[in-house]
Amino acid sequence: MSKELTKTQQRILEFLAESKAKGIMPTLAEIAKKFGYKNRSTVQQHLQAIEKKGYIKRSSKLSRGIELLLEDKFFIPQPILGEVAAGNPLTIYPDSIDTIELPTVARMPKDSFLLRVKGDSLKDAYIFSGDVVIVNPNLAPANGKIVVAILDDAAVVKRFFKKSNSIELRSENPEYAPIIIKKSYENFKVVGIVVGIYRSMETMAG
Amino acid sequence: MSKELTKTQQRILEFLAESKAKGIMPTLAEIAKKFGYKNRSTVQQHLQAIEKKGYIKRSSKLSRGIELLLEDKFFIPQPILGEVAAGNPLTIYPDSIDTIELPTVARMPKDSFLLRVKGDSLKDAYIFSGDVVIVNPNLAPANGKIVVAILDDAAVVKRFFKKSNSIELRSENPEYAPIIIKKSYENFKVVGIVVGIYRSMETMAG
DNA sequence: ATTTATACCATACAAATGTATGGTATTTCT
DNA sequence: AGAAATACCATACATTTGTATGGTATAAAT
Repeated sequence: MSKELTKTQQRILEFLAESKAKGIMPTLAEIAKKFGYKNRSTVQQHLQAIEKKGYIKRSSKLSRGIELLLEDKFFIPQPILGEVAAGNPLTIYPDSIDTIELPTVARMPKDSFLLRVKGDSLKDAYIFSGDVVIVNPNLAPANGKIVVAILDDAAVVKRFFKKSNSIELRSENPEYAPIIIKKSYENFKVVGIVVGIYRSMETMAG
Repeated sequence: MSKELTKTQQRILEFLAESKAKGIMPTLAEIAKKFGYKNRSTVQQHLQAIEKKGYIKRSSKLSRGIELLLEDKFFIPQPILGEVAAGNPLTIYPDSIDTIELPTVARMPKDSFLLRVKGDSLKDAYIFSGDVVIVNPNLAPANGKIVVAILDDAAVVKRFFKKSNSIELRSENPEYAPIIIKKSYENFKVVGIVVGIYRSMETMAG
């Protein structure tokens, strides 16, 4: 018996990984429904095969009790909603443009999303081109926080400063001039604040 | 009805957060067992109260279907196993020395652990003092990879290079001289390789 | 003083869940 | 050609699960 998964087994395993990303493992019935099986026995047999090959571990009689082993290979692809410029505005794409394999360590606060940063205007804040920022749309912007904002249908990531009659978005890098938005200006909206950054080393030189 | 949780409700909610960190939400029966209740109705009533106050959401009839709302307030503290020097060796402490509040459920790739980096010898590799590196002990070191190694009971994080008769650990920062370990030397061990870095913005200036 | 919220208990029930057994058809390996 | 693995199906069973109803006792609020 090899350790190679069949295509069906792979598809099921992928579904398990997706489910894990969502935070709840499926029951046999849910897996069956997903793949159109008419009963749970079929799923049971597939799971037994996958377990035999060492990819998952099941706890007897425990509902939703499938554990993923070899998790290194199962980093969960998370959609990146767009690219965001640290220097000059870039478009946020309506659909995801890419996925990143985010280790479960850096899973995101509820409703948060990922953006990949382009440009180096925040390099003095230790954020670099290629880094993925985790953006929480539920937090209010405070002075000095790094925020993602939409300005004229494009997006920027900058430090946020509220003035009496305007809002100022500054880069750390002095080459980029601060953006000043008057309070009356309507095509401006703070999308969320950057709560963390993640960088995978896999893609880096080495 | 206030939004304040009673002590019992708080304890249950904490248990839910812990369970989520472990990756599997409990059933009513499991909660009952944990708290010594003799039936599930008691748990059901507590959960209804907690839900009414807006802390969780339950999906009707879905097993293990409790969702945590307001997750920002339930960041799970993860132990940091030690500090690791990018410049000069620092001790890895046997117990965790600190915790980091990772966003939401902070499950790590299997067997991986976190280390907080001190020192700036890797700043040209964009790793800074205070960053948390995710270390995977199951991957083999390859040339150029950033690894965590134990050298004479202390730990360093450096770039790894294998030579014919020695191993070289280099910093990006030229101020720090490379460390050269002869193959015969015994007090040296590569602990794992750095697969990612995570940085929380919460603790930064702003 | 009376209502309300809290914190448990017992019992009951339909549906869901994991498991087991036995079957058919096709593909792959030897 | 025969054996083994794969990919499904049907049916059955004991437990588990979420839910519902009704009860007791105590503390807090009005």
